[in-house]
Amino acid sequence: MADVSGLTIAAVERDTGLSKDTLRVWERRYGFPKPLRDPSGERLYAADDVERLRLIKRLLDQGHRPGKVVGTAPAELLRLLEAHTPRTAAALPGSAECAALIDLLKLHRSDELRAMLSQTLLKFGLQRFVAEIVAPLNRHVGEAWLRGEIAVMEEHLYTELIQNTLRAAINAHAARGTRPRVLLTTFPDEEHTLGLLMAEAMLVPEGAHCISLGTQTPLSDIRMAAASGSFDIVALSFSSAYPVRQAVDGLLSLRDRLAGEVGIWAGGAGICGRQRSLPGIRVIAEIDDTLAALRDWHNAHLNS
Amino acid sequence: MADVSGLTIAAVERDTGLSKDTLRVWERRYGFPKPLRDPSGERLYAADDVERLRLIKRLLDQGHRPGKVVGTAPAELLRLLEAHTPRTAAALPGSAECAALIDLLKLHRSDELRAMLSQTLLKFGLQRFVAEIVAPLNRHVGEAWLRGEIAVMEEHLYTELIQNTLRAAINAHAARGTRPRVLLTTFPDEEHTLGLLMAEAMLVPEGAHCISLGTQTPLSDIRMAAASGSFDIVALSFSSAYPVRQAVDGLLSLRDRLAGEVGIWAGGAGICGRQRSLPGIRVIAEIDDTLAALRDWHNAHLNS
DNA sequence: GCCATTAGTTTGTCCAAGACAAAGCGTTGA
DNA sequence: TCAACGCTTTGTCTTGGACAAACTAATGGC
Repeated sequence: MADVSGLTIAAVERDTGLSKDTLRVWERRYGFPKPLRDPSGERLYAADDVERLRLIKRLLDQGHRPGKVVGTAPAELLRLLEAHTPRTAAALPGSAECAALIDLLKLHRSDELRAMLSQTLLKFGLQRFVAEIVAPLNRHVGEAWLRGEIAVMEEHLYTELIQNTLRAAINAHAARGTRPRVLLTTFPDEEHTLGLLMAEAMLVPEGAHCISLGTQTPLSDIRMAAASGSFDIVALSFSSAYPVRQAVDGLLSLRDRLAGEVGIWAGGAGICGRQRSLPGIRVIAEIDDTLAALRDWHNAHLNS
Repeated sequence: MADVSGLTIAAVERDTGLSKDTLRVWERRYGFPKPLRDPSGERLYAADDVERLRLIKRLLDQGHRPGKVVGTAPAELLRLLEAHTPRTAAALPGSAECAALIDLLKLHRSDELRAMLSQTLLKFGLQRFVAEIVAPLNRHVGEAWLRGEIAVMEEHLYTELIQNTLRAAINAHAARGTRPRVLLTTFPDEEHTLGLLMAEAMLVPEGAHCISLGTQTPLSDIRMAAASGSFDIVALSFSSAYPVRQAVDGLLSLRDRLAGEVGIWAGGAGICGRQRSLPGIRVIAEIDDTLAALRDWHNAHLNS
């Protein structure tokens, strides 16, 4: 069955994180992507092209320059990706569990998957579960998805089951009145919720008092919430799909409008390595760093 | 303190949720907002205008039309917001708990709110908790939000806490190999997850074997998932914000492409009352009807 | 009286090409 | 080693026109 209809430019923006303006200017400058047009002249992107755009996005995030990679054939792109990721499939503590979980996911054995997640959580404890199981799993699933080894259904199922597991664990805690008070959320257009839940799962066992607003809170509401709730820290999460520029702008603007004694933490693949351009903001490069950041906060507030 | 610098159009988009295109076309058509320009001709929006835009956005969400409210003075806008009529508060079972929960929400007592949700869940049982507490609460929160009585933060917090509670309850069940096998998800552009969780929470205690893909699964992937997983039922949820036309089209298209023995259930405010135009699809008008639908399915499959 | 069509209006998104600022890169000089 | 400079790349903003999708209002059965 030939899929006659392609994706609109808005859909591609949503799926790749590349702005409409960027997509149009790339077409003009580099000749790619060159979408078909519908009867009224609007762009229709082929699924293959979107796939390739995702590869390109990946390379840009790794530091490649658009002029070099937009317009390069997919095979070469893959080679570049491989070249840059001498990822150690090393024997990390939970890599056996990881592999087993991925296998279950690909077989759609959702019952066993859920059971094994719960079991692994009990075995490792919440924090190590997040750092040593969920974080690597996220990476694996994300990469497998880029390589087309994982279907949409599997990716959705994965997110859903992890979410159930983490939320159940978080909900079981009942910290009260402890410090610091942490407000967790994401900016608008950032709908990935897993990073947020992972952060919360790292913080809650330490006695931090977390209040999560879920995803997509407008900037002004974040400001209002932070001010009204006497929070010590506002924590934001950014996935790799989130436009870096937008993230940095938003964070600086938030830093500007928020009282100085309120800390701002920013984490996730979409913001990692940007500490330089974010004065007054604590960038959390890896999920483990959450604990380091928390320790720093405690050290800085021993007297109070 | 004269604020020389205004907000860029990108910042306003982030803060208000109105797209750059929309902001420019409003300026052209209605003469508002009329931002200053920086030396290179780029728009700089005044803080007051952004505030007014946020008011306008609220009114649009209530159903007002742009032509009527963009260009109207702030005082008049506030009057319109006030004028929005409050609904009746009927005395249903569990309404005492509802009121108490709403009060806690407005006070931002998130700890107590979570505790009371867990407690109420235990008292009522999962199914009655969903039907008699969560469903009315949803309605109340939704209406209060339209009236401006509830801040964005409170609405987000509410969704987040309910989600934690429901997912913890769902995750605690461990049904295996039972029937029917139900696939739950929503169409793309439908990001409301609560309806889906409520349905799952109604079904799981009955021994139904639920697999949820979360929100926003493309139609073709729903079809593939349904076919590959030997499901008995595909359940879709539609919030009131979802365009009816799109829902009906999508459902009929899905019905067309799916094997006849696979049932399709459609529920939520966005689709209720449309049974007539949806042959071959079970429309679930109220959350309680989920159980009736399940009973019907069992009756029709006694022999197998 | 109640739906279903149809026609008319409103409204958001898309397009084009040009312009330019911000960021990256490379060179020079202290 | 690092600061300052110019050159190149790259993403965002601009304008005005166009049009499809959504909404409203009017019309025509049953």
